[in-house]
This record gives sequence, structure tokens and C-alpha cells, in this order.
Amino acid sequence: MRTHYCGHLRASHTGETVTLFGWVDRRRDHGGVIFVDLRDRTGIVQIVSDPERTPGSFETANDLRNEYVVRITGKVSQRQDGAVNPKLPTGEIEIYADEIELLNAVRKQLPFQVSTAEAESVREELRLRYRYLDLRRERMAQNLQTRHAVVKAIRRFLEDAEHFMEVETPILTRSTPEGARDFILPSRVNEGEWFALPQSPQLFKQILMVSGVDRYYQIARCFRDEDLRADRQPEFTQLDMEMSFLTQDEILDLNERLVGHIFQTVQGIDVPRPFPRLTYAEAMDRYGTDKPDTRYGLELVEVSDLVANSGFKVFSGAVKSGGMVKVLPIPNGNDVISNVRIKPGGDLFKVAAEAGAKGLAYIRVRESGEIDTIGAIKDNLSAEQKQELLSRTGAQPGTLLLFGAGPDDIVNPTLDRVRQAIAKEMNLIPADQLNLLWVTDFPMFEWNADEQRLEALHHPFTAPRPSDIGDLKTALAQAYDLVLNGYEIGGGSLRIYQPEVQRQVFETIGLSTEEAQEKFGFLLEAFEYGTPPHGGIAYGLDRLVMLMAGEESIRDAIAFPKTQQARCLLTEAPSTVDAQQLKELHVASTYRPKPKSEAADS
RNA sequence: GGGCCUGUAGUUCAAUUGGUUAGAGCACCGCCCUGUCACGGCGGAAGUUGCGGGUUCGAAUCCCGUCAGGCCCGCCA
Repeated sequence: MRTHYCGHLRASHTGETVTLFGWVDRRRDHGGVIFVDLRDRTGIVQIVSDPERTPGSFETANDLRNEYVVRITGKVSQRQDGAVNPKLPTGEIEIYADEIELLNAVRKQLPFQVSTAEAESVREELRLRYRYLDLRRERMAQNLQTRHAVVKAIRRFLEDAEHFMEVETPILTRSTPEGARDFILPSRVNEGEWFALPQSPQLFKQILMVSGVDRYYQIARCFRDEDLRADRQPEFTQLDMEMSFLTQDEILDLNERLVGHIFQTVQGIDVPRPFPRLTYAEAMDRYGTDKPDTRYGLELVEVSDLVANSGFKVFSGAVKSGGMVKVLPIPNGNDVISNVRIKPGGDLFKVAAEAGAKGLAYIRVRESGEIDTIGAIKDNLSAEQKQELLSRTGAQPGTLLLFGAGPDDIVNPTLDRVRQAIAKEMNLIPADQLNLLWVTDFPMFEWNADEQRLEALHHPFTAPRPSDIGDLKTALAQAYDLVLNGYEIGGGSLRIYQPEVQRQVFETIGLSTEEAQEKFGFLLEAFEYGTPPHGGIAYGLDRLVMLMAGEESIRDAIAFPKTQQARCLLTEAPSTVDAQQLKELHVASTYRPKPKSEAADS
């Protein structure tokens, strides 16, 4: 029976006989004395075996290899002076192994080295295929631990301090329009009908408010059948919350205390409260994005009014056709960014082009305050305009001004990306800083050009500001996102709780009364029976853990993630199924393997 | 659906840019070593250079196709 975990042993245990279980992290064989680093999830402790002092274990110690599983019984003893290892928390002691029992050997060559001492980066394909070994490694073991600690802190705060109740909602539910593509499952019992996996528990949590649950939360699995990214998986976990009878400010305050509690408990970090707030309009204006990274400056400056009548057609034309001209001022940018990089073919040009821009105009501010740029700009700006440009952008000698000109929805994303690329390159991002901020007052809708209709920016249950109900098309929403260092980690809103308003919103996004009734009739009906004002929020748990663990991929915050092709390399899911299974489900596959290309043969 | 990057021993990388026998660290196997902690020493085994085709006297290297993994766009809160 285990008496201790490896990583918990200290000098205070000296003299005790302990029994440990774990994996051989490493073995150092000196011919006479053998050292074994024994590892379990808490850490490593050194085991000693030699023929004279521990004859009972020496033979087995000889046979041990990396990652063998063993039971060890022995006495904790203080290490000699000079033999102490300050790098290990257990480095002051070691265990003289009276007994070593080999519980299981490794029968195959390890696909990669597991040892904590090996920091070599292993191909991710291998890590995913042998995930159980990868999870033994220190980095991933720590990430799992961090994730656990975050969830635990959430539960303690919400349940113990704030009277929240966890309620599970169905995984088998119905397909809903709007939002992402659903994963669907055929119903065997109800032939011809389909379940969908939930994109989020949105509808259920609102119904729980109608049910009087008052404060709901759930660590909820969500599913969206869309293409993957470094921060997106087809199944992911949300901290999902919904509350009745609270104002937006009360909800934000509660969430600030929640987030503060998480950082305090998990990492011992005090995040200052209240969190700064930016309106959506302000965020777009100053950063060109609704999730700005505010750890560094490089704020955008709009100059549309200044250049609207200039002779430089790129600028004046952009403004005349309803667009804008904005500047990204880069202090000391002249030294860092050459013209070649801004012009076609250059890397910054590519960044801008990817966002849809045709190019980046620029002005360099020289020592005397002289401006250095292409003739077309220089010649078409008056001295006053130049002066105003410099003072408005705060330009100093050495400053590089990059211009975006065109439609708003090109200029903003372009300068946002360029801003991030430059901040990274110029090392302007303080690594250890945590900038949490709320972005509020989102528009209710945004125009979807493909479908030629308005679309809910957040989701169609978001409440408009009461003062904006008159004109829903341009209304602002009572919605809020929590942003951490440029990542959206949570978002929510006050919900519509009057069926009339809900119907109007459905109408605005082009959902007919009949369609709304068919898709969401159950919700609208529930709202007829006494619905409390309510609102909520959902956090991307994986993304939060990723950031707290200092990882750059969401996969490193998830025990068993999928590849970018949405495959699980461990289980080889998805897989084909028997024809019989399909038949029972009343499903036939239309898939036909592509014929092999014959070009190679002939 | 599209763009870019990567794929060489179990693994992490190298291979003088098309040149003859594809190397090294760690892991693995054998021998030696009683205080190491990334122990050390000696020796050994280990390769369809992802796969298929092409160009060439000659291909890990160049070309085409294909598969897998990654980053991104589209898509997605």
C-alpha cells in the first residue's frame, strides 16, 4: 500500500519507512550503487540501491529501465553534504530501497523520451498518437493540473461563495439554425429524424431561468462542426453561466470576482479590479478589433476628416466612398521597418494583403520633423495638414506612420494584424502581464453579404439596449466580451425575456414567424409563463487554461485533442461502421472513394 | 475549398546545396564502473530519407502526384 507520493517527501520524513509507487524516470548505474529517479504525478524522488546496504533490492534495480512501473519500500534518509540536489524539491533526501517490486516493464521501444529531464520537443503527431506517454511528461502533466485547479477554483467560488447550482443539459438535442454547423446523429428509434450535439447549452440555460434555477452554471461540453485552428477544437469546454434578476453591472462584477478568484487560487496572481471597459466602438476605433491586446500601445488614429479633401486619391477616395483612413503610428519604426517590407512582395505588405488591403501607405518622420514619403502624398498635403497629422498621431522623429485606407471592414482588420505583427517583432509585449478588459455595447446585428441579410453578432437571444428597441437594425446590444491579452476568453449578454421582443429580433434576422415557431417554439412558449429578466456568460475554458499554462495551442490544454483534420490519432476516430449499424439508423452513405489518379500510371 | 511550412535510425537533428559507404546526441543491446542526479567509459545493432512516379551517369537534395502533421484564409463566438 502506498504511504506517500514521491514529490511530497521532505527532510521531515527522515527515518520513516515509506512505500512508493511510480515510473522509473531515469536510472544511473554506477556498477555498485544504482540510483533510480522514481516519478509519479507529484514529482521525482531519488531511490538508492547497492549490494551492501540494500541487498534485497539490488538485483531488481539492475534490471530496471526507463518507464518501468515499480513499487519501492525503503527508508527516507538525509543526503550527505555535497550530495544534495537543489534542483529537486525532494533533493535533500533519498530512499534506501529495501524492496523493489517490478510491477510492469516496458515491452516496446518508447516512441519518445518521457523523462522530465528531456526537454526535447517531440513531433506533435507522435505526442498525440501516444498521448498517454505525453501526458506523463512534466509539461502536459502540469497543464492537466492547471486545468483541474481552474475548474476546482470555479466550482468553489460559484458554489460555495455565490450560490450557483450546476445543472447538466442534454448532449442529444435538436439542430438549430444560426451559428455554426451542427454535428448530427440519426435517431434509431425515430426513423428519419436526427439529434444534434449542442453548440452550447444556450437555450437550456435560459429555460432553466424560467424554471427558477436563478443561478446556473455548468462545465459544459460544446460541439461545432467547423474547421480547426490552433485555438479551436470541434469539441470544447465552456464554463457556462446564467443568472436571473441581475443588472449587467452586477453580472460583470460577479465575473470579475470569479476571474480574480481563479487567478488568485491557481497562480497566486492578484488581478486589479474593476477590469477596464471599452465599448465596441471605442475598441474598433483605437485597435481595429473587438478583442484588443492592450499590453502595448500602438493605438490607431483616425484621420479621415483630415485627408477627405486631399489630392491623394487613395485617401480622399476611401472617405468619399464611405470608408475611412486610419494611421498606425510606430515610434522608432523607421529603424526597424524598411520600405521593402511595406511595398508589394514585402512581409508586412503580405500581412495587410491577407486582411484584404490593397497596400499600406506610409510616412516617415525624420529628425527635423520633416516627412519622408512618396511624392503623391507629400505633394497633396498642405503644411497645416502635415502638422495636424503629426500632432494627432503623436509622431516624433523616427516614427513610422502606416496608413490604411478603404472600407472600414478592411482597414480595421488590416491595421489590427499589422499592429500585432509589429508589436511582436519589436518586443513590445510584456510577457508576464495580464490585461483583462470588458468590451461592451456590441451592435445587435451585422450584415451578411453572402446571405443578403442581417445576422446576430452575438446570438439571437441577446437583448438590445432598452433605448434602442425602436430601431433594432442599428440597435446596440447589452452584450459583453471578456478579453485577455488579445484573446476573447468569455462572452455573454442580457437576454431577451419578452416574447414580443424575441419575435422582432427573429424577424430582423429574416426568420419568419413560422420558422421561428418551428425552430424555437419551445423557447417562445416558455417565455409566455413568467420569465425572469436574466443574463449570462460563457467562457472558453480550454482557451483560458491554454493562456494560463503559457501554451500557444488549445491542444496542450486538452487531454485528448484532435488534429487539424479533426482526427484522434490515439483512437483513430472517426472510423467507418458496419453496414448493419447504418441500416438500424435508417441511414445510407453517399460517400464514394475518389478514383485513384491514373496520371501516375501512364 | 485555398495558401504556406514540415516529413531522414525508436527519437531530436545533421548531410559542404545533385556526387559515390546518409552521420551525431539521447533511447535500445552487451561489457566495465560504489555517490550520481542530463553520471561516466568501451563496444554493438539500428535507415524503403512518408509513399508513388519522373528528370539525371548519379536524387534525402530538382520536378509532378499523393498521404500525414502544423500555421493561416474561407468557415466559426
